[in-house]
Amino acid sequence: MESGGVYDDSVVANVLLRNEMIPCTSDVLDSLWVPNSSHPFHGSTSMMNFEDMRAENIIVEDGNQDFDECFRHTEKKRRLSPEQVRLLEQSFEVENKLEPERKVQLAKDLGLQPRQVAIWFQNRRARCKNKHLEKEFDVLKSSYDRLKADCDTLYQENEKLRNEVRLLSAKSRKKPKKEPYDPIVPSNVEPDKPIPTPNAAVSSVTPDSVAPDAASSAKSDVCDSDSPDGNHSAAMLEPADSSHVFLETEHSDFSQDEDDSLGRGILSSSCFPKLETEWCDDLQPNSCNLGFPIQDQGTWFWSY
DNA sequence: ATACGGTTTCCTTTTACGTCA
DNA sequence: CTTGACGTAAAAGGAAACCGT
Repeated sequence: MESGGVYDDSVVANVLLRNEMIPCTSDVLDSLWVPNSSHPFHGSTSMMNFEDMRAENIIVEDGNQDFDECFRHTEKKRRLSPEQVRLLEQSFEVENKLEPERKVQLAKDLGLQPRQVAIWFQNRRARCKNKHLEKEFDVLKSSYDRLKADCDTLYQENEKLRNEVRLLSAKSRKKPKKEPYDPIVPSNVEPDKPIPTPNAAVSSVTPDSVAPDAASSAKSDVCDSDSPDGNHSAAMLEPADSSHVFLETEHSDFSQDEDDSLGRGILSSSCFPKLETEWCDDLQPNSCNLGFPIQDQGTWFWSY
């Protein structure tokens, strides 16, 4: 510490702290901070430095005055100088939290009060958080848009398949003649065994109720859908591709609830990985969970 | 061990100032 | 010159953590 300053901080602090009327809290110490006259940031843009106060005859000699009150009543908000901001930014890059020693050191280096440094860090953290939230929002929105497009595609595929099944059902009712087994069954499937499928409803369907080419085309259509992520699409469609279609012969129509539950299942199970909670971490490109239930997200309104 | 008060730090929201178009 | 929008420093108020008693 240099001792050449007119208002050497240690001297002032010693003088004032000896007065028992002033509690020795960090706020008080903050308010007692006197920038060393030798530091490089005594420009007119620095806020509330003691030179200003001296010029306005604010400093009192008896130490009974509450300096904080003085500041509050006389302060003029001034912008920090670019150099001060630059150094604060540098320090913030290193560590966005401020330990007391660092705060005092920074304040001394910048010719500010420690309280100003603390406030600057608080505001800087808030700005950083806002920026991060904006970024997160953009990622979530693009993810939502992508998912919505996928979902729309799926619904269209679904509708198409339902129409196909309707047509084939009508055809099969016209021609009730049974065939021994379907010659178009895949070669790796033994003819006398049902087609392996995770869904029991599918295996229970008789070959004559649904034309196999319809089923295979359905599968291939779905897999060929123009989703940006092929695996993602296949995984999403696995529960939907066959059972709903084949059950169509028994259930005359899909209800909107079924579609909704399908959509929710798809969305919740495979499309909403847990979001990173550390807001200063880099965003994951596919992070898209705000911690809200998926059904609530479906009602969100994107205002632009 | 624990309840309590004081202090400090942080966060969020609000206020007020400075700048610029 | 005035005005409104915007960025930002600072204040206010509350919550949480820590410490000494």
